[in-house]
Amino acid sequence: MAAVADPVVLDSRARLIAAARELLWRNSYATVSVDDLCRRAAVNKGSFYHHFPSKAELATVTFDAMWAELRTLFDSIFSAQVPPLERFASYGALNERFQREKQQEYDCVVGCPFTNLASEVCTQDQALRELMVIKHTRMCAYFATAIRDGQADGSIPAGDPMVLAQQIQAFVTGVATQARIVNDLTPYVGFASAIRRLLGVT
Amino acid sequence: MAAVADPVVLDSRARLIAAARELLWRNSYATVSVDDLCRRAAVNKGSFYHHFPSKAELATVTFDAMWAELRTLFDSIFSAQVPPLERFASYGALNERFQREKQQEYDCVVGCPFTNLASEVCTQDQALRELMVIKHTRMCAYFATAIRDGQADGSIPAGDPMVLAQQIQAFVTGVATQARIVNDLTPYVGFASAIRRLLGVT
DNA sequence: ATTGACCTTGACTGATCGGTCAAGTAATCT
DNA sequence: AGATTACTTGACCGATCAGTCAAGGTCAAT
Repeated sequence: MAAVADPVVLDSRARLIAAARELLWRNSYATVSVDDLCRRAAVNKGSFYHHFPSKAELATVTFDAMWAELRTLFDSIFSAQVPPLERFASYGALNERFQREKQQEYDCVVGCPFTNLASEVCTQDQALRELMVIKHTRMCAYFATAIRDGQADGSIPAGDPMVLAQQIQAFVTGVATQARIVNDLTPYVGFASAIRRLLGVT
Repeated sequence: MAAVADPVVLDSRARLIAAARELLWRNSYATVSVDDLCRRAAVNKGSFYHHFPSKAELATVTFDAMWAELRTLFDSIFSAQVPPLERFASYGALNERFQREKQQEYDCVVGCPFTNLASEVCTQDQALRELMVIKHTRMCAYFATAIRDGQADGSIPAGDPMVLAQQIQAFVTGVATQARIVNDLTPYVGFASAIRRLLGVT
């Protein structure tokens, strides 16, 4: 068991994950084929199925990795050290910046990859669907905590934190989806102030 | 040219459209095959391509028909006879009722079929994408008009009507998508009040 | 030097994809 | 009645799909 760094091993597996990230930004899950992924990763099909039992499993691993990266970002944005309303402000700014960066990178607005994948496969692949529900729940947890903190210090008016959190989540992903559909970032105009309004802050 | 009602013609074509509606509620565009549609409509493949030049064209016609039905509903809900805030209230109620009905009909939460299709095909099928953008724009027009009316009579505070309209659209479709993903209607809790908050109504 | 675990290769499978087509039937028009 | 148009039939096409597999290469440990 070569635990540490057989570079070849890590490489082709990692290349497949990287290919999945790239291709799943633009296209839908169904239209990205295993052959596409292999081609992009410069890996043979046999190797694909050596590393991953199925296309769905690669998607799972890829999205887990994406979430792991985002987590550290969110942990700092939603740090208890930061005033609650500021957390939402920088979260909103992060969203806008993220979409702008990806737009330059891929020449199209990508939206929220989690939401995109989830709404596509939720009726056919239960495992992938549950994975996406978990991400959704965890995102809401950041929101709900910040809302509770804001209600405690008086910066956010009363209201069920979980309900509010889900509404913000719905709005954020909704804006991302609209932006992807119209392939334009105008839905982000007034984004931060809309989040504040949803929170009941005047 | 038999303009009026050859029942057989109307039937198989109409059956295909009905089949498309049914199958596209639950599944994604890519996973519904032409064979599936033909099977469900009890029509042969040759007949399919007699009536429609492509799968995408059937989708186009189907969604046009859906929109035409919805339009009459929206025209009455957003009638200038109704106070602006009431329009949004009944629009919200319509959304909830709609999702509840479809959930019973299909044993799953279907979300917004326009948004589902749009986010799936927007990077691959330009014609379908533009069709969806048009629906999106038209929906926003209802909102913007109501907002302008509300600002005129003082029931809705100042703010760019088009921006507000797009935010409401994003929120409504976002909630629908979340509900579809978690296959549950809880995202609709507090729906109407969240819309009012987005409008800035306190 | 040999073993054995790990990884790669690329041809292969059977199913399914969107779409075509020639032939036949039914209804309409003149 | 005969011609024309509208529609249906079901076999068929090449491409592509997710996934398999036997064979061979690579490398660390022995």
